Amino acid sequence: MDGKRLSRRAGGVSLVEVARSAGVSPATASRVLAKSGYGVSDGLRERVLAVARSLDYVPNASAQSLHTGLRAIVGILVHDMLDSSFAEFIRAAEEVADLAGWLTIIVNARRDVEKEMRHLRMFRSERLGAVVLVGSAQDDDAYRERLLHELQAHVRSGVRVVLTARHGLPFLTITTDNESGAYQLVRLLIQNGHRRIGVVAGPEGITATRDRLAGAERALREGGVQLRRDLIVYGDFRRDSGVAGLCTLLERDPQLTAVFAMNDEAAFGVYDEARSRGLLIPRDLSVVGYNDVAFSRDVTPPLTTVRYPFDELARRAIEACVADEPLSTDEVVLKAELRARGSISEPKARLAGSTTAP
Amino acid sequence: MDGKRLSRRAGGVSLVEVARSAGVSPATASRVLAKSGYGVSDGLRERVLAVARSLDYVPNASAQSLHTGLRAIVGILVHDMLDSSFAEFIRAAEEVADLAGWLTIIVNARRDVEKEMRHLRMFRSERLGAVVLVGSAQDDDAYRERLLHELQAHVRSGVRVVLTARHGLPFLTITTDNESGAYQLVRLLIQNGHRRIGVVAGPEGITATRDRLAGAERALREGGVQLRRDLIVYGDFRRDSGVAGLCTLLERDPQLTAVFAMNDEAAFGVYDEARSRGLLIPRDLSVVGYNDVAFSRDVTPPLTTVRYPFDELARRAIEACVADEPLSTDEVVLKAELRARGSISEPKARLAGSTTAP
DNA sequence: TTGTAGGCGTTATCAA
DNA sequence: TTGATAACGCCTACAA
Repeated sequence: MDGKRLSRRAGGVSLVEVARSAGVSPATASRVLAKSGYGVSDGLRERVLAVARSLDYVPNASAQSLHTGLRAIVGILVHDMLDSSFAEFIRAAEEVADLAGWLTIIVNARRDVEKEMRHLRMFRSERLGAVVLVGSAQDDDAYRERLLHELQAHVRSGVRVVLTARHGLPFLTITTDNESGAYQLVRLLIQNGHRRIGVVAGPEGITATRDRLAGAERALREGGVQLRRDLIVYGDFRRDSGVAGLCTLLERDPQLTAVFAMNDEAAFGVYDEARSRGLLIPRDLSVVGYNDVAFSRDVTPPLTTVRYPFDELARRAIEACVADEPLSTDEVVLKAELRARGSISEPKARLAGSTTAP
Repeated sequence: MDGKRLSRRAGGVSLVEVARSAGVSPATASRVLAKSGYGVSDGLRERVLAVARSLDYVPNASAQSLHTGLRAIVGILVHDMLDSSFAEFIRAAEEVADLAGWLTIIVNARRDVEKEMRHLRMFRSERLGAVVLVGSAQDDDAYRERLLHELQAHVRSGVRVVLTARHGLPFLTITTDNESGAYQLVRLLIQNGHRRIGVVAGPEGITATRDRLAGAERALREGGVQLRRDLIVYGDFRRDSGVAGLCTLLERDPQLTAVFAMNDEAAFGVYDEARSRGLLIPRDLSVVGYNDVAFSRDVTPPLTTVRYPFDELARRAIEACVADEPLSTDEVVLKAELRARGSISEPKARLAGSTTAP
């Protein structure tokens, strides 16, 4: 909230000036320029339009919105932009919004609760018509309470609120089945005979991490494998978490045969670290990721992962924002689809110390 | 421009209501709430603040901006969002803007000139304080003329305009040296002994494509190689252009030994198509890309490319937008840095027809 | 069909 | 220090 020296008395031609130039009243000019000219004679309409064009008149949206109340703008609050997949979300979101004549404002909370709250108040101040929260939810009651309070204020002012992560709050929530996605991946590993499976998890304390962990645990349990807490390494969804994660995991269990990375980028880090240790994927190490980013098909071997439908999520969320009907507070859960590729094979006993590059 | 049934008479508590509740005049309330309360007695200030808090008052930014003139919002007009690299730009842009207390509005023109113009007028209508054009410029005089006209209207209203591609227009332009980047890549190919080099170019008629082509041509000329027009295939910067591009190129010259793809994603397409033809990179085909996206290190072999500093571009552009000094109309050219990796080797004679998959 | 007048929420000016 | 009052640019009853 700054905007210090923004040239005062700037901005373009006003409606009054157009009206004056055209020799009509502001009301008439408004009628012509706002709606498609209801109740104005052809002659005057033409004259006003001509003048407006020649003066390059553009209506002042702020002034308009003083009447309208809420603006046709959806505020997108991203919990953390570091994952490249958010781009997919934004692109789709902007597209749907634009189709409906809405604008999109995007802000990044960088996992900072205070900043998140500040942004939400700013959205309220801007009288945005809708708010979408993107990305993982903090699994924390105090936080949930504050968020609930703030979002209720939005709803009271008529703002439409959509969540795309399980916050456990009474607003329309569109999400994907993280539990099932993780379950499918780990089950596949188990079906291939893996028993010593490490997990490069996301940040501790967010619902996505917790849900995927739950899915992994279910698959392990079904396979008669005990979940080993020491084989879970928490990270930040960045590529480097995968690098560091694999190091830690191999320290804790040199006989590890598979790694479940909770996002593709971390999986790429695992690939990298495996390569530099001379471990061949999938022969020496099976790896699965999560999200199915475009590039997961381009690594060698192509990464087995689960499709996280960012684009559909975005489409649905924005469609809900710009729709006419009132919002429900349902939870819509999109399916998590397995993308089986080449990064899994059956485990082989590995000689400790066989770290020569191929 | 729609926003049909946005709940009229919505939005929160107004300043007048706060004032009334606190038993002061709107003027006093404004003094307390707007600035940090200059010229108001402590007692009143406390009272107003308390009431504002309890009523959860949030100022109406539209009403404020009716006075301010321009808003502390930078409009980012992306020429085409398909390239994943725009995400890098947006992230950095949002970060710098946020630091300065500005918001960012992002729209996508999808290479549609009309849409671009509509968006720019919308920006003007929103009284945005700054506009940044991101992505390639159409190399077309009629277009340039329209854009010039529109952007001049912005400047006249005090809006700050920054371009991040060579439009050849008198506004601050921050760009990277496409000519030199392409030159370095192709020179490297030539130094490795390549003579039959295909180009998977970007869209015809944008300056980035033209400049990179010029750089490639210079390197070829220096190497005593004639540029063959039939070895240039125009694409759309998508992965598929690389797939289709390699097919076409090999049709036109089965003895091709190297490909210069004008962005990394297209290069990944080339990788894919090469793989399915049983061509091993770099043994059978050398490949270079452009941009240095994060994943270019993760493909096998790692891609030789040129760093396109999207983040620095964004930082510089937004810093210029939120700065205090008036803008120059300079052209700032960032260096293009070669990232030599493993996707180049010396050419080997290839048997025509050895297209069995491995 | 056209114009006048009032209001939207805020800030700035000018008196008190 | 405080409070009327007049903008800001637009829209919309209501009146002509």
